[in-house]
Amino acid sequence: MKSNSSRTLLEKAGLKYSRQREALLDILKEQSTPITIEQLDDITKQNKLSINLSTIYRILDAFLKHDMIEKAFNVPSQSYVIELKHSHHRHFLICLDCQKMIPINHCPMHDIIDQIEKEQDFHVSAHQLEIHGYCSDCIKNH
Amino acid sequence: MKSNSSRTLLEKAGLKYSRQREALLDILKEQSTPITIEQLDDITKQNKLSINLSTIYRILDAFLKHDMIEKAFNVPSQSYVIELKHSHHRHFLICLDCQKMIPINHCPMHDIIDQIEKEQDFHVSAHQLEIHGYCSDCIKNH
DNA sequence: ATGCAAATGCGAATCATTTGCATTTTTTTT
DNA sequence: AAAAAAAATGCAAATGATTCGCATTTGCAT
Repeated sequence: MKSNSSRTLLEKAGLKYSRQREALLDILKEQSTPITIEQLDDITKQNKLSINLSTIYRILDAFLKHDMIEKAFNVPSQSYVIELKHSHHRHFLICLDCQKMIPINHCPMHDIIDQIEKEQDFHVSAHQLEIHGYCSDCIKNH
Repeated sequence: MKSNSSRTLLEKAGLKYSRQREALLDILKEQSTPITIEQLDDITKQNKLSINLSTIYRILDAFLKHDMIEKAFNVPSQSYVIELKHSHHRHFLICLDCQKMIPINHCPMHDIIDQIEKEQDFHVSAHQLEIHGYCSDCIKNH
């Protein structure tokens, strides 16, 4: 069952259980694209879970430290846009008009990173890629 | 001479001249890597240019709108990290330890973007790429 | 030089995020 | 299973980056 596996996830990550942590984790699991804190807060309110905003921040910090989520990328005036860490990480095409996020099936960076590590004396541990433009729906409105 | 060409740059971009705009533009030209608002503010203070912080924000917004600078990428708790728009845009390797930014000579995204535009129905107008890891100096300290 | 539109400086407002502390919940000990 | 200890939460206030309103100043055309 759902709640049980969130408990397990917390345990595996070395975090203690709490109603609030479980609830946030459950919500994060349902998302197909990254989500802002504001959206997260809205969802908890809709679900009448009532989790204090500072608690949300604190829990997400804990999730970050324990590698359960990652900051997907940054949006102006909001530094938290997060998603559960997926086994294979993803990148998104982001529509400048409707803000829709379309995942790219396959991360194109591996070869590039191999090459960089060879050429430059630098050890790559992560990367962030965003591609901005206009989705098929929004191209029409121009 | 320097001040003259900043005037020209402003004109070309369709922006009026002002002492403050010229000064900021001159400072931006000197940078080899992107710079935060805070750094920019510090430099103006050191140079005794005294430009009000809100004015700096307003000028940078204007520069952004007129395509003279671009947000290089985002740093937690600071949404402005900017650089002059270069004819060829650049990406950086960013050291997680010392924060050093090492430019990548050549943007590896062109082919990838061509492919994405073909495969997905999406018109790409920009992209952002950051690569994080440890530079040669900092690898040693581990 | 004069007048006007646009830009700046200043202080106050706003908004996301963080912090201190009292209270509650979870875990440990007995 | 109750009591004690540890950790997490809620709340309200603090902080820090960014924005805004408005009075003043500046750049520029006449």
